[in-house]
Amino acid sequence: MSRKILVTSALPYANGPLHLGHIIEAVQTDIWVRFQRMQGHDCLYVCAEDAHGTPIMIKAQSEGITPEELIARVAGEHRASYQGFLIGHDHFHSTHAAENRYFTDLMFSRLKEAGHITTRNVRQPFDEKAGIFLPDRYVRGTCPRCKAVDQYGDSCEVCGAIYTPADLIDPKSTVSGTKPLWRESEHIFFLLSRFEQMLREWVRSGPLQEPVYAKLDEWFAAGLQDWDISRDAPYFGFEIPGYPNKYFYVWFDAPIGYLGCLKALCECRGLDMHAYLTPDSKIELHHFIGKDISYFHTLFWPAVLHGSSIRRPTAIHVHGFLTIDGQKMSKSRGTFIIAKRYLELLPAEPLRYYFAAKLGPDVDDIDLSLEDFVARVNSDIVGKLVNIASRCAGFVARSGGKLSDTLPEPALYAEFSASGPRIAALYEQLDYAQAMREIMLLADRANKFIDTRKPWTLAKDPAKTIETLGVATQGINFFRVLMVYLAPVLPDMACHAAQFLGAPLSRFNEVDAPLLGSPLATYRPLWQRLDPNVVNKLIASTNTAAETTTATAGETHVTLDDFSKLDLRVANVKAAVAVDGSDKLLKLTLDLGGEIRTVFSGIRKSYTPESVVGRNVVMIANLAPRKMRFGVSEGMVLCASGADGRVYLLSADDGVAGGMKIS
RNA sequence: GGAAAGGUAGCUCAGCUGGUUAGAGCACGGCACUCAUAAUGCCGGGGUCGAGGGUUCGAGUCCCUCCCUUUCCA
Repeated sequence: MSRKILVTSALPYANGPLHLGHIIEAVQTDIWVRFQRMQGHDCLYVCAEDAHGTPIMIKAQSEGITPEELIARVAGEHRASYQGFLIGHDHFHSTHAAENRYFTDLMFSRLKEAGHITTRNVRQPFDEKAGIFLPDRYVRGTCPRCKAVDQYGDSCEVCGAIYTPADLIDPKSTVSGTKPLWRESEHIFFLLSRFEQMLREWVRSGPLQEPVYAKLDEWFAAGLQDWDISRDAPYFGFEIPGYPNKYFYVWFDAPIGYLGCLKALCECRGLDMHAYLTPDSKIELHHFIGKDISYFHTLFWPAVLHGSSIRRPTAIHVHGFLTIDGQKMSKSRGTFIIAKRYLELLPAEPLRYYFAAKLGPDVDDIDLSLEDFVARVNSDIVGKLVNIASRCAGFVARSGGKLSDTLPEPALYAEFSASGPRIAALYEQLDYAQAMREIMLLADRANKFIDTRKPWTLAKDPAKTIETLGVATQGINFFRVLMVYLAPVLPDMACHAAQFLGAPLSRFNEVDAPLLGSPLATYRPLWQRLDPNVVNKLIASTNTAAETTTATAGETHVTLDDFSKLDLRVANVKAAVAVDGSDKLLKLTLDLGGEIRTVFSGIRKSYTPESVVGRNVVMIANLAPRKMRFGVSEGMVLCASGADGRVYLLSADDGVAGGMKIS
């Protein structure tokens, strides 16, 4: 039976570029949406810019532009990044839009009518120089507990203490640097505690993963507090009707942006919006979010919806954070990878596949290990999957270019197509990692089948041309089945594969019957291997890329101070040996004017051990030592790298000696 | 401070309600094959399952303590 589904992923905040953390969520959502469509369901996917709030106002100010200009520019960047990663939103809107104002006003007035709104005075830090009230994170000072300096106004990163800006010693506004004053003003509150029973009943319908549910339970136990949903002018957002100079807090109208976007989409396509929103709607509503914002989506959001007589979500799907090589994304560590930068270097689909191979139904963090990324994608997609088509296509072409009319082993084909429902179930429950594992297991079986049948031997016997074609046809059909199963993850590749096969790859049930008797297009390579040298640039280059986004103007510069952090030295290569167990590494013994260092360097493809001994090279002497499988590398030798994958050692003019400092 | 998740082969991860010699992929070693983007197939080495206690006939799997990593706290 066909389902109707509305899907969202979290709204990206419009004050900075998308990074791979945003992308993994979008990919998780997009795969699910494409999968649903391949099951024949009616599935809409909406998202929007989260455009309001103090950070946007301040950032716009610092750039000397209006908030509207800022969010328009950032929205353009976000759209481009999403498109680059093949995220197929049906509509991408903004919370700063008429449709969102409509819902925000509507829902607030309904909440108010129903008596779910109250007002109360609040004391808040106020920056007199800038003329604005300050969010907690815009006040910094010394932690009252551990005395660590320069901590945020809500918690201490050093000792973990939780407090308010009022507790800080020597507080300062990060906007003007002045000491904040304390001012009282009237705020508007949503009476969340009235919804506890409703929420308890709602979670019984199973909209949450177990750990998220447990967290919610914890919040119940602590007691639900009223939620402050207003901010004083000046504030970039929607003014609250009937409360001059009061604005809706950004977190009030942000989730409403899901509905605003739906409204815009429905108007554009002539769809019945109310069918999606009535309290008894049979249409499913699924939100995909990161675990950091589960609070807003599991407590406030269903409560606000219910209080406004709008349907509640069917499910909230929470994922963990993305780490890079086991570390959290951090600008200073160079692991903050921006979506745009990734796309400059690499195609989207390898990462989509890698994310799929690691995404499960739980809230665990997901690690992007660059080395594993290259190995996994190259061996799974090229070595196993593409190889099936690649090794069979030639036999078909040499036998007339048409598939045979029967399969030599129909029962084996039936096993492949019978895997569809199980793999579909895994997609449905968001266990993509398991789905990828099952698909690759099938790819292994397909390669084994070809190996067993040895079409290259059959092809030598003119009497067995039909048998040869049969084996190749069966191989091509295995490829087709696998490609259908992977189409939600690799839509572009599926598109090219469909051209090759001369048959669509758009529904899971297309593989119920094999493809027989039809012509194949000329085989063209469907995928390019990842080059580890390029992948490594993701990290090497992001330092500067990240800087540009924090800098106001967007120019890439480092200060002399930044540069002087590097201890660059001339080093004389005393000895070099190829590392056993690696095809890339040379183990170098370097002399820095008396000090001997061991460095593992990935230059073996371009240099033999003999050719580097005696050379003077450039090294970073204060690079953090890195433990490798073969020993500890105590620095790095600098090379230029060409597009051909070769690397070129740098050397100095005659007269230099090991240990000389380079500046 | 409170809470949650994780810590299993060199790397990335599976291991359901406790049960035979702890698995996969990649990497590594050997062999085979040559259709295929040096791809594929077969065989093999490699883990005291974070540490220490406990429950049990039996624990990676349950309980306690500790250590490490990550995250959340309106």
